[in-house]
Amino acid sequence: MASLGELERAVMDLLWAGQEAATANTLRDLLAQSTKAAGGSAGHEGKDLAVTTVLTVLSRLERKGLVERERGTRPHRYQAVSSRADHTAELMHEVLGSAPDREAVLARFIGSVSATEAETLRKLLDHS
Amino acid sequence: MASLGELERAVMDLLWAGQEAATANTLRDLLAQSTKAAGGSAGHEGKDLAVTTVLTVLSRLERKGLVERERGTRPHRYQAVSSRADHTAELMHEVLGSAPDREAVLARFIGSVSATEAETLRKLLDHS
DNA sequence: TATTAGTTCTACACAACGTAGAAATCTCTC
DNA sequence: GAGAGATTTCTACGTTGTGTAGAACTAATA
Repeated sequence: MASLGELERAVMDLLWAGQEAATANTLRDLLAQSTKAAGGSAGHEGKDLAVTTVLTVLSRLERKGLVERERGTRPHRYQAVSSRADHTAELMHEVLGSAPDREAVLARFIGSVSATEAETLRKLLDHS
Repeated sequence: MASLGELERAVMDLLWAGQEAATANTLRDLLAQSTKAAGGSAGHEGKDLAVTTVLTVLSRLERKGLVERERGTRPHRYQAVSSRADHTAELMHEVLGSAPDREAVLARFIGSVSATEAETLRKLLDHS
């Protein structure tokens, strides 16, 4: 239940970036623009997708519980259920999972964290 | 490059559990036994797989860089490249990834950690 | 060198994902 | 209220990853 496809991720990134709920059309446009200017070969190149494609993806994301839609208004409006940070943190917990060696995993995890980030973590732990 | 299939995971679990390198036949036997006694519906039920099936899976795991094989000996012997803890920690880093909001993610992550685990983390951080 | 254990090749079914046309539905305007 | 256009749902196809294993090939041994 973890990983997303490339297009699914691109859509989620847009939903996470914008604060407002977006329509399929808006998203299609944004997808077309994204990384179109700079020739950067990053992720989903700015293809011109059909709206139905975007809608299909949105439905799948809804089924997965990542996206929520307002069915009331006519152009349905979509938004992410939780913030990217929340979602990612959840994923991390999922990966950490119910391993029989959670502590060992955490040890390795902490071990390969930058010094500044370790500092951040220390501060965060003080608050709990 | 992250998630494993059910059978792939079952094989990795066996490789991670045993300290010695194992042959495909051994693994097939272990897979047959695993969760066969208790009627537990956990993961891959103890089916009797063909050895070729196990070999295919092992090849794929090798291609993914998770498994290493000694080609010298005739029944090739397989072993995990890194420990389960290492692998899981790596996965966590992968999930955390190069998000533009690493700190926010870490904050959420820490926020939803049990008290005892938070304590563990504090200790781990002191050593770095 | 024939037999046999072990490995590689090839293949098929099934699910997830990218992609989109066709068909159904809604809304607005005349 | 009927037609036109926008929007959504249904259906579908190609690709890739995974579970599964037979067929063909290779190596070791009697």
